[in-house]
Order: sequence, then C-alpha cells, then structure tokens
Amino acid sequence: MVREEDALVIAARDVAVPVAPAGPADGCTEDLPRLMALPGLIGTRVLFGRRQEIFGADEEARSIYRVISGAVRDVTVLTDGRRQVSAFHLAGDVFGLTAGPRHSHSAEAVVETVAMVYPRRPIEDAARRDARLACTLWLAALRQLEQGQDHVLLLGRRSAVERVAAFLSEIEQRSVGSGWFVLPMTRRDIADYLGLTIETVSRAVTRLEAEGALLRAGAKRIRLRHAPLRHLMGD
Amino acid sequence: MVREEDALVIAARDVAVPVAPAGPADGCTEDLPRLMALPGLIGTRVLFGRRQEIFGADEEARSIYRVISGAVRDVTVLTDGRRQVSAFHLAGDVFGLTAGPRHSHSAEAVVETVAMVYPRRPIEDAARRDARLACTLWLAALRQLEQGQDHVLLLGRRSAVERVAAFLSEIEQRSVGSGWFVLPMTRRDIADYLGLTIETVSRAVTRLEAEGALLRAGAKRIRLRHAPLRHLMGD
DNA sequence: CGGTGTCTTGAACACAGTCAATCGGAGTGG
DNA sequence: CCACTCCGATTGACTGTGTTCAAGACACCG
Repeated sequence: MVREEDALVIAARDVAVPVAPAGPADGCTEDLPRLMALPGLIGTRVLFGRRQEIFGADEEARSIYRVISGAVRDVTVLTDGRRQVSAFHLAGDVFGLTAGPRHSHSAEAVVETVAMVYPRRPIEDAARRDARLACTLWLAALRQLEQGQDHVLLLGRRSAVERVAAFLSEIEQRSVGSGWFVLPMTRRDIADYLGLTIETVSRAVTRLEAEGALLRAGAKRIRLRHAPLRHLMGD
Repeated sequence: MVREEDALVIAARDVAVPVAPAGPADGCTEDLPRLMALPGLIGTRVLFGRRQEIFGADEEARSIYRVISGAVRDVTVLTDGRRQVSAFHLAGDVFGLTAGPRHSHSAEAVVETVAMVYPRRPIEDAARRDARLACTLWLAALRQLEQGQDHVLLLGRRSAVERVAAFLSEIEQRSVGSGWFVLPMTRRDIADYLGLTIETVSRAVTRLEAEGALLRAGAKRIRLRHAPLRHLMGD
C-alpha cells in the first residue's frame, strides 16, 4: 500500500499530527467598518430605491458595499425564469466581494436602502500592503462562506416548515430589537431564498402560527415564540 | 422620503457612482501552493485512510489542509441522522478554513487521501504580517464562497436529473484528464451532496445514460457526452 | 372607495421519497 | 478457479410532500 512516492507520508493514525497550541485564534481585527474608514479608502453613501439593481450578473466588480440601512438580496436567474436568492444582506453586512473580475450574480435593494460604496481597486491595493485589512477581508469572506454552508444544509435536508422556521429565526437574530420584527422582503423573495414556492411559504407560516410558534400582525410583522419553534426545527 | 439623516446620501439614479477604472483586478498571487511553501510555514504530508475523519464538527480548528491526492468531503449530520455533504475537495483544493475557533462541520477522507497539513496559528501570524499571503487566503475563501453559491442554486432550483448532470460535469472538470473519469464517492455521498436519496441519484444516472448523455463502465467509471448533457441541464 | 399587488387558501397533480426486492462486483476463502 | 459473502447500486411499486393552477382575501395607496 505504501508506494515509493508515499514514502515520506505520515499515516494519520500512527502519529499525532503536529499542531500549534491554538488559542482563540482571532488575530485579525473584526472591526471592518473602522478599517474601511482608513485613510485612502474613501467610500460614498448611496441611496438605492426599492427593487433597484445595485450591480448585475457578469458586470465588472468595481466596488465593495456595506449596508447602512435597508436590505439587499443576491439574485441568480436561470434562462427559463427560475430564480434563486443566495443571500440577504442587512444593516452592517458587507457584500459584493468576489474572487474574479466579474460578479456571478446580481444584487438588488429589497427596500429603500442606504449603502457605503467603496471602489474595489484601492481596497485591494491597500489589502496587498496592509495585512490587517487583507486579514479582515478574509474573515468577512469566511463568514459569508459559513452562512452559505448553513444555507446549503437548509436547502438540502430540511422540510418546508423547517426552512421557514429557520429563516424567520435567522432574520429575527439579524434584526436589531427583540420581540416583534419586520420582514423587509416579500413572500417571493423568501420562497426564492428557501427553494420553495410562495404558496408553500404561506402555508408554512400559517401552520407555524396555528402551532403557536409565532404571532402575526399583517404578513410581514412577526413575533416568534422560541420554545414551540425549536420543536418544529428538527435540530 | 429623504429624512435629515440621509441628507448626505447620494441617490444612485442621480449620479454615476465613482468607480476605479478596473482592470483584471487579480493583484493577489493565486499560487497558494508556493506561498504555503514560504519559510516558516512547515507543512506535513499526512495519509488518511478511507472514511477516516480528518477533523470533527465543533473541534478546534488547529490546521489548514491541502489535498495532494484522493478526495475529501465536508459533512454535517443533524441529530435525527439526516446528512448533508456541503463540499468535496479534490487534488489541489484547500480546505479546513474557518473564521471562528472551531469547525462547524467535519471533514472525512472519501478514499485513501494524502494531504498537506499546515498548523493554523503560524499561517495566520504570517498572514497578519505578509499581505500577499493574507490576500491569497482571501481569494481561496472567496472561491469556496462562489462554489457554495453555485451549490445553493443547484439545491434550490434544479430538478433531480439537472442536479446529477451538473454534479457529474463539475467532477469531470475538476478531475485531471478528459474522457473517462472516476467518481471517488459513493451514491450516498452524491445523494447527500445533492439533497436527494440514493435511489433518485441512481434513477437519474440511468436516465442520463438512456438519453445518451453519458457512458458507464461500472457504477463509478463515467464518460460524459456534453452535447446531449447540456440539453438536460436547463441552463 | 375602487384598484392593484401581495398574500392566503383550496383541489388536483407530479416529482422525489420510502420501502422492499434484486442485481452486481470486489474481496475472501475453500 | 469457483462459490460465497458483503456492500453498494439498481429497479419496482406505492406514498407523501411540495408544486401547480385557480380562486378569493387582505392591505396598501391613490
């Protein structure tokens, strides 16, 4: 089994893998807002109207964005009209990061939204010189990566009711206050985020209400009851 | 609509957003292997047996990995046994990156696998000093982020046959040669990656074969016929 | 107070899941 | 070399969750 080319390989079961005595390991600054205010990184506050496109798919990625207020959706549309929302960005979130020269999806304001817009080139130039900034951008990307993995788990292995329950929990946590909160997006956005139809989302919300897992005031004003909600979330 | 606190905000439709004249924009070095060979970053070649766990969920993230040969799966298991594979890593891929101190999922060798293992702390220390390394790690994370978004689109808005067709295309592209290639993973892994059951994966492959979109030699040895395959992929 | 867009509800259907039996291929031992 | 075993893959019949198509309720705004 051990061929010559593997001669220097250590079998994982035979030896303890050499490791650093890891501590909290968050050496990078988490304070992206302040870093982005560094000299030379001049951002612009921009107001986007409801449903306004912020950038389009295949468009050159010239800017990086941070939400001040409002909500933004990342959208991919297939040629036959099927639509997928891959992420929502709320106040404080950074979006528009991409490895390549072009965006792979579009971003649209869900409601009237104010965002800081930073030109990409100067940011990347600065990141190439300032390791702290680069490290911070790395963390921002990793955090989005982990959100994406949660999303994959949601879409791959959860029922409709579980998806809607998890979605509402997520939005509640990312909204400011506790108690009542407002869904900025329509049922269509939610459905396209959860890989469902608007009818199924509607039925799931109705069912959650019937089971006592939430209270409603209109379609978008919601208050969760966490104890019964957890019961319906599976894990 | 424009309140006082928005006074300094520029409406996106009124002015051209100031942008840098963006070029190819890939200032960061893409050559992660060579960067990881920098002085001070001492990796270890480690051999993992088939199905061996490389790291577990909730385990401290002490290392970063790069696949030399073989294949690795990222796995999340819910308490009720439902299983989701969030990614496969093939030769050349970096994995084990995480923002927090702990892994959110486990990683397992799909087949006998050799990987380079780099201790995390020294890498992050170096990244905090060397902006090029930080920038490169940033790109690695962004690339995984984009793969995650493709995965979300797959799970959210594609039929079973489309998912399997897209999956086979993806593996073919990431494998070395052209023509025939080998699936290192079982039907269970594929099903858990695509959010399907093994029976549905099996039926989809059978159907793709019947429609002339692929040839089979055993369950894992495959050759794709791209023209008919595209037809069945929707977009 | 009407009009329009969004949301909810209902009934029929379809796609993928479940349960169960069979097939196939790699490895093992006689 | 063949028979046996085991695990994974395939196929079939039936079920169920979520979709589709269609109608109606609600709320927001002129």
